[in-house]
Amino acid sequence: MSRAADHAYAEIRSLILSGDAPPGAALTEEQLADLCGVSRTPVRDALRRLEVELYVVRSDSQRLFVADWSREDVDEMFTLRGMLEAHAAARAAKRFDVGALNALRDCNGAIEDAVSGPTPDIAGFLDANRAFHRIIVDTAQSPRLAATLATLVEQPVVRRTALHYGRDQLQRSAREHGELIAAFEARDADWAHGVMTGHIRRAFHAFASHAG
Amino acid sequence: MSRAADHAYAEIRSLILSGDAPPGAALTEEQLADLCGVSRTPVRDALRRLEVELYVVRSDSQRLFVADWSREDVDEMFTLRGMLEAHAAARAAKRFDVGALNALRDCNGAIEDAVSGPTPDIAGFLDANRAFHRIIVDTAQSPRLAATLATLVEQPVVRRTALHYGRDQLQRSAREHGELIAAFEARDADWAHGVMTGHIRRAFHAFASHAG
DNA sequence: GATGACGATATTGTATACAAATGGTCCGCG
DNA sequence: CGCGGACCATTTGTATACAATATCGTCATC
Repeated sequence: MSRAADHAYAEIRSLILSGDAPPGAALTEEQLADLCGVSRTPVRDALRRLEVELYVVRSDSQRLFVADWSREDVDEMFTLRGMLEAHAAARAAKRFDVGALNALRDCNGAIEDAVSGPTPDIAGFLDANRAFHRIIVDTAQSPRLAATLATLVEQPVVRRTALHYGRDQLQRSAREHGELIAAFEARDADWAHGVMTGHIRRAFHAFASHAG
Repeated sequence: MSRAADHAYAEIRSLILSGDAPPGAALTEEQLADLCGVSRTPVRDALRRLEVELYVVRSDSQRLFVADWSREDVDEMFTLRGMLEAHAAARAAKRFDVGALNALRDCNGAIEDAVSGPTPDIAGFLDANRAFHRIIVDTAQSPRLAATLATLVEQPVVRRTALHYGRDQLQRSAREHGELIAAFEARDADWAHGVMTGHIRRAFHAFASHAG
């Protein structure tokens, strides 16, 4: 699964993320194959990956649709993500070294820069935020945990959450990141666990209050 | 993905579970296609599913091997499974109705039958045990949680764990199931959470002491 | 004798053609 | 006018052929 399948994967994924294929939209293999300029075979592979990551869902009989998240589903997602990411933070707290901590500080610097200007740079925030959380998960040194979290952190949801953030929410997020760093510096697993739990739960309520 | 792909999936899966394809063994699509009497296409689909469920792993460049679990990996697996399944038990405790509770009691009856004879019926134990845990996860009514747990509960590990159980371990397991039922009857989420956590952790140590 | 390059071989990736199954529509019947 | 069944279109499933790529063995050279 290399060139063609990867290309198809990226293409379809961005189709979904950009909203050109809205939630609930039907996806047919042939149409996507035409769009990507490859045959159905690599498209099928790409769709299977996207299905695992829950970007798309299979209907009653094998027809594919862009995933749509119910309120309950998003709730579950944040709950599970909160549990697992807090666990990751606790594990990571006992494993951080100087280099990783500096990388984390750099990330949060980038986040603060992105949210401090008069017009927040959402794309920059999202990039730096993703990098920040990734460092923590990597530092937790648990491939299984990383793989599980990857299927839980739906980027479309993260994106929609951030898009609805106001400046105060964005800055609050940056402050929580700062507190996480403090917990890591102190190598305090419980502290890191608690802060991360709150961080995710607050994000959930920010999302829920705007998505109704 | 119906007949052929499902057949290939079942065939390859049982090949792995039976041990005919031992951990680390290389799997080639063509050889499996011959074995199953289908073409490579459905075999590829089946392998992708098995890969998601971590029965097989892809090497550096796309070659497939029967999964082998390091001690750390099994440790992580049980840890995550413990967290999530305890969460599922807590959720389920607030949702159990009479019918589901009776189904659970039936399952545990079957488990007790399987372990009470002079020679324990391991296959029967495994079947009933799987059904028991499935009822709980279903009752938790969280599709996302169910999907996540499914990738975490490696049946080969559960199987190897049970195979190493002595009669006392099997009966202990049945007793813990009984206590879970009591917690569900009381609709006590915390109780269920605690019992389930202990149940999984004990299973982990039983596994580790025999495999370590 | 060790090491590196080259080529034969095995394995996966892709495209296409065809089969099966699903869904929708239209016509006939009650 | 409502309902049911059969037909047709669309979509997914499967097989096969071919292309690209990686692995491994061999041979030459240092």
